[in-house]
Order: sequence, then C-alpha cells, then structure tokens
Amino acid sequence: MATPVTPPRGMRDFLPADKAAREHALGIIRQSFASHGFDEIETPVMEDSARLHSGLGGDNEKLGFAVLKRGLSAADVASAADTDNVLALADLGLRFDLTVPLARFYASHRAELPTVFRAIQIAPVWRAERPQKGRFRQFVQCDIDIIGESGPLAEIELITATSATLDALGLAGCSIRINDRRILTGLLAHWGVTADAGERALITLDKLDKIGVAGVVAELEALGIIGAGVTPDAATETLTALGAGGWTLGTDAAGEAPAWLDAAAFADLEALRAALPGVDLVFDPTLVRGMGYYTGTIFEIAHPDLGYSLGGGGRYDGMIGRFLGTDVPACGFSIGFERIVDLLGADAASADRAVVLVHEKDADPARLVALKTALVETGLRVRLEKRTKNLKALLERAGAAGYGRFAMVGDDTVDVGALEFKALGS
RNA sequence: GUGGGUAUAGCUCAGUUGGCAGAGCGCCUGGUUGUGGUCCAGGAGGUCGCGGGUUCAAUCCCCGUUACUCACCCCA
Repeated sequence: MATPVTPPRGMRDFLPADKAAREHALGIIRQSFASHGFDEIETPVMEDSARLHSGLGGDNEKLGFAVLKRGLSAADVASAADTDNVLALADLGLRFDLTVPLARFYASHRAELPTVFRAIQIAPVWRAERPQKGRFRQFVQCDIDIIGESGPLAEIELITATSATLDALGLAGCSIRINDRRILTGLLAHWGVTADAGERALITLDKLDKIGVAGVVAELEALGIIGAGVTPDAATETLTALGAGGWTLGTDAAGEAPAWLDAAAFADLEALRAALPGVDLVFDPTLVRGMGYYTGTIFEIAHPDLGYSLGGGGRYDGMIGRFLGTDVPACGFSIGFERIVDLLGADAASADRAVVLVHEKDADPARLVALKTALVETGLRVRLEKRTKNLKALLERAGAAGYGRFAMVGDDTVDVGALEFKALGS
C-alpha cells in the first residue's frame, strides 16, 4: 500500500464545490453578523497551555491537542513520565473553543476597545474527540460575543443576530432552547446539594430527556444527592415539572411559582421572550451545557431533524476577571458551521454566472484567451476545457463543480457573440 | 474512554463451500459522429488494508493490528 494520503483523523480536505459552498455560507454569516453591529477579530490558533487548562473549558480541556515544547531532551521526557505529568512537556495547545481566547484577547486589548465590545470570530478550533456524523476534530465555529454588557440587552442582541443569520442562510425550522444556570443551581440548592456535588448533579439532570424522570432519580440516589435534603417522591414531582418544561413552569397548579424556582432568573427569561417576538424561543429547564464557565443564561440552537445542536452559548460573567483581575460581564453565541453548512442547498445564482468554454486540443491559445477575457470582463467566471473523447463526463464534472453553462468554441470563433451557451447539469 | 459495521482497480461495488482477480463508471488509443452531451472496438490500471496462524493452496477460515465509519458519553 502506498503511504496514506488521507487527512488526519477527523479533519477534512474540501473539494472545489465544497469549498465554494462553505465560502458562500461564510459570506452570508459574516455579512449578517456585521450588519448587527459586531466587529470581526482574529486570534492565534494556539494559546498557552496553562491558560487552556485553567479550568474554564469544562470537559473540553481534556480534548485539547497539546504542542510539545521545542528542544526537549530524553531526560525531560523521562521526568514527565516519572511524575505522570505529560502536560509538563507542552507549553502551547490548539484552542478547543473561541471563548477562552476571546477572554484573553479582551484582557490584553481592553484599552483599545469600546466599553461594550461586540466581537465576531469565525475560525477553526480543534478537539481530540472520536469523530462521527456531525463531529470532527477540526471544525469552524462562528462566534459572536458581547463583552461589557451585564443587562439582558446582550442576550437579546445575540439571539436576534443569530436568529437573523439562520434566516439569511435559509435554514428553516430552527428553534432556540433557553435556560438559566441560576434555575439549575437554585434547584440543587433547594435540595441541599453541595457545590462540589453540583457539577455531577447537573450532568445527571442533562440526561432527563434521554433516561426519563425515574432514571434521573435513580442516578441521583446512587450519587447520594437525593435522600439527604429531598425525598425521592418530591424530587420526582419536581423533575416531572422540569421535564414538561415550557413557559408555564412559572406557575404551578395553584397559580404560584414553585418554591425551588429562582424567580428572578425566570423573570429575566420571560423578559427575553417578550423582547424576541419573532424568535422560536423554547424554555427548557433541563438544558445544562457542559462548559463550566456559564453563570446565567444558556442557549442552544435546535433543529427537528438533528439529534445534536447547531450551536450554543450563554453568559460567562466570571471568565474575563480570571485574566483581567476585575470582573467584566460577557455573553456569547456560537454557530456550529460544519453542522449548518450541510443543511444548505446549492448556490444556484452563482452557477449561472460561471461558464465553461470547450475547445479543440489544437485551438489557438491566443484566440481562446481573448474570448475568455472578453467574457470575464462582462462579470462571468470562465473556465477553459480541452474537448475530451467523452464530452459528457467532462460536462458533468464541470456542472458538479458549480458551473452553470457551457459553449463550444468553433475553429473560427473569434467573437463572444457567436458562442451558443447551453445549461449544464440536470 | 465504550460498543457495532466496513476495508478488493482512480471511483462505486460484486465475488469465491478455500483453486490464475471481476463488473459498471472514469482514463488512454483507434474508428464513428461533426457546431458537437452519440455509438463501436481495443488498452492501461490491483501485494484483495497490514502482520501472523491453519492449509498442498488464503482475497475467502482463525488471531492480532491499523484505518475508515456509525452509535454511546460529551459536544458545535
């Protein structure tokens, strides 16, 4: 077997047609975000290893690709092996999201940025996961973040811009699930769960839609979370209400708010809903999200045809303070580019502006290029193709590559007006 | 990290109770057609993923391994 020529596991090459579709979608996203008043920035693909492993990335930290220090000796490697600390061999790592780098960026450039900074980041990130459908080890995220706005205006602007972008892409049927971390932590506090056990309990709560109320109760009992501060029956009742979800959760059968519900957080969510009448906003109190840095609102883009989310985000008021020393409120929303680009149709408009000129093998190059240049100057995209034995195959490939029309160049054709264009494809 | 499936020509895939390796498409050549997407004939191209084992004989059976893929966990 020849040497492997496939790209690294979970990473992909893009053929011309794929690349064109991706760039087309990226253009729409970029333009839509910008029109909502966000400004694009760029940061390096690597960050200091210590920063990536500062505990802010949740489980994603474990999925980071580490970069070896330069100039390591065998003794360094042996030392790291002895202490079972292989990360000591790395001083850099590929970013696993765009939020940690943004917090570092903001802390570094705060003086040069507006008081309320609205950032766009469209860039690849890397995670050492096992690839599968809709999951890659290198993938592009499209993030918008608002830094310096503590009020609900941030959430409203982010959700508005994201929703408008999904519309601009022509993605129908998307809804946005929303929750607030304070509702989850409030519930756990009501049950008497300690902060330490809280993270583990949240992971269990997240499974509610998969293993059901009884499953969650059983798992929480096994963890010792239920039984101490709350009875299984009471937990079952609360979890049933949670699982039913929806905006009616704010009032129970007696018309009063449940005791475990964080009233302020719920009121904030209701205010968001009122401010976003055009958005399919679904209150889902079981929405958790794994990232440890979320402090308030959290949201995800859901699509009825997919078992995974198309994007997500939330408020992370504590993170920038870790780098800057003083807390700065922040909230962000990320679109998973790889997951939306496959849902989009072809760009028919661009195909119509792309044409192929098929010529004989011995045609005069100067005449061909003159014809081509004349067409390019009219705004067309023009590719020259030598006529092959099997013209059909050639034309099918050109059609698949995004060209919409073709014309044969005759031996005596010198004027573009003499070219007869026919449709490609179909 | 856990479990299932797959691996044969450039591509999509057949195949053999174990006996010289197959098709379609694409590619090349000759002809046919002649303002063109047709057809005919011929040709090139394969350590049957890799390493062991069983056997007179392994692409096929057994063991291991790697890659790809799907699902779980978690995520975008």
